[in-house]
Formats: sequence, structure tokens, C-alpha cells
Amino acid sequence: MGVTKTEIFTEQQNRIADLAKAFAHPARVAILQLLIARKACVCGDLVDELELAQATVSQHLKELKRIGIIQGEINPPRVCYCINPPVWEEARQAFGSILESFEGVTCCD
Amino acid sequence: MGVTKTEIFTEQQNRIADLAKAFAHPARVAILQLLIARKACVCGDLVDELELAQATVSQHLKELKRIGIIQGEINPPRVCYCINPPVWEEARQAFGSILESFEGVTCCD
DNA sequence: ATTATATATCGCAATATTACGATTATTTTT
DNA sequence: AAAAATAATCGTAATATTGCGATATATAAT
Repeated sequence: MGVTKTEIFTEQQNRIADLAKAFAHPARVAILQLLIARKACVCGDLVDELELAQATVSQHLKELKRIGIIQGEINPPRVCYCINPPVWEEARQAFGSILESFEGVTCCD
Repeated sequence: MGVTKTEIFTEQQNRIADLAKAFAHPARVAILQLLIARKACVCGDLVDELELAQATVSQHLKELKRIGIIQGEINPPRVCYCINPPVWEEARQAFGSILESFEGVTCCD
């Protein structure tokens, strides 16, 4: 159906999935990397760097904002985007936790 | 168009996006967690634990296999799935690298 | 006031994803 | 050989995502 059955999963599983979506498209990875490099904080700069239409970049920014991993500071007529530190930290914890939980033991050797 | 313009991004960006897709759905997070806990390696056990149809679980397993993060050992008529250590390590590196690259400095304070 | 600039949103088309029943394929068990 | 068990695949429906042109909005500059 294209509709995820979120109710059958735990809060944690749904949150990890949502945080992962921030990184699950190369354009969003590129945006996050640019924001970290601090070379392009303003939306228009991101549009210049990425070969994507302004509307498309804006849509990816909206998705990243929905997840909470970035925040936008309105500075008319511009908007300055940056990483949202607490949520970034949440992502570090979440991914770190699951990625470290595998000890290298597989059940079918 | 629903079709990602992979050609305008770097190999690394595309790979990170792909690895992130492994975690970008709660069912796949649940599957990976179960495989790590070693409680359910066999496909049928996963179907029992997740409230999803067998066909749906099988589809998620296929996607995880495509990414390479799990492998399936055929043990007819069963298939035993487990984490694929080298790709899991690749994911740890990739996410670790990008997540650690943010130093807490934001450009719009 | 008018114009220019910057970004968000709308509407649309194309493609991808999620989910599942039904079927198929393969191997074991009987 | 027939039946049972397990998992993959097919087909299909519903929804989501990606991308962009066009438009709307809001402020700054003229």
C-alpha cells in the first residue's frame, strides 16, 4: 500500500527510521554536508551548489526540518539553515547504539 | 518524478543514502535488531515476530540483501539470514564519519 | 508605489515503496 | 509419489517520493 504500519513498531524503531530518512537521499546527504562545511547556509547557496531546482531543494529542506535535524532562521528575505545540534546528537546516539550492538557474531556460519 | 538524479551526486553520497535506506523503514530496523539478537535468523521466525505478511517480510529482506547489509544462507527449505559483517562495518564507518564531522558549530546563531 | 530578490507552496507527472494474496519453486517428510 | 513446509516471486492496489514549472508571499531596494 505504500503506507507504513507504524503502529506495529516501537517508538524507537519508528524514530530511527525517521532519522535515517534524513540520510536516505543523496541530495539530503549533500545538503547536510554543505551545512556542516558552513559554505552554504542560505537556501539560495544550496541551490547554486546542487544541480537541482529551487523548488526541489526547498522540499528537501522541508523534510529535514520535519525530522528536526536542521533548523531555519528567517532573515528576510533569506533563510539561514543549520544543523540542529540536539537532534544531530540524537541521531548519533541512535545510530551509534544500533551499529555498536552488533558484536560480529552471526548465527549462520 | 520519483526518480533520484544519482548522477549529480558523488559515489559516497549515493552509497550513504543507500546504506541509510536499510534503516529508513521500521520493519527493516526491527529485522536488523532481531538478526543481531540472534533470536530469529530464519525467515519464518521473522514473520512470526513481525506482524507483517510473509511476502512483505521477504520483500524487506530482499531490499536489505540488495544493499548488502545482510546475507542469506540457503538451508532448504529454510533460509538463514544474518548480518553481513563487512557491509555493517562499512555502515559504521560511513555514518560515524558524517555524524562525527559536525563539531557543534552552526552558522546562524 | 514599484520592482527586485529570496523562499515557500501548489499542482502535476513520473517513479518508487509498502503491503498482501496467490502462486511458484524447492526440499522434506510421509 | 504425494503431501507438507518454507521462502521467493508475481501481480496488483494504495500511498509516498522525487522533481520541477508556476505561482504566491514577504521583505528590501529603488
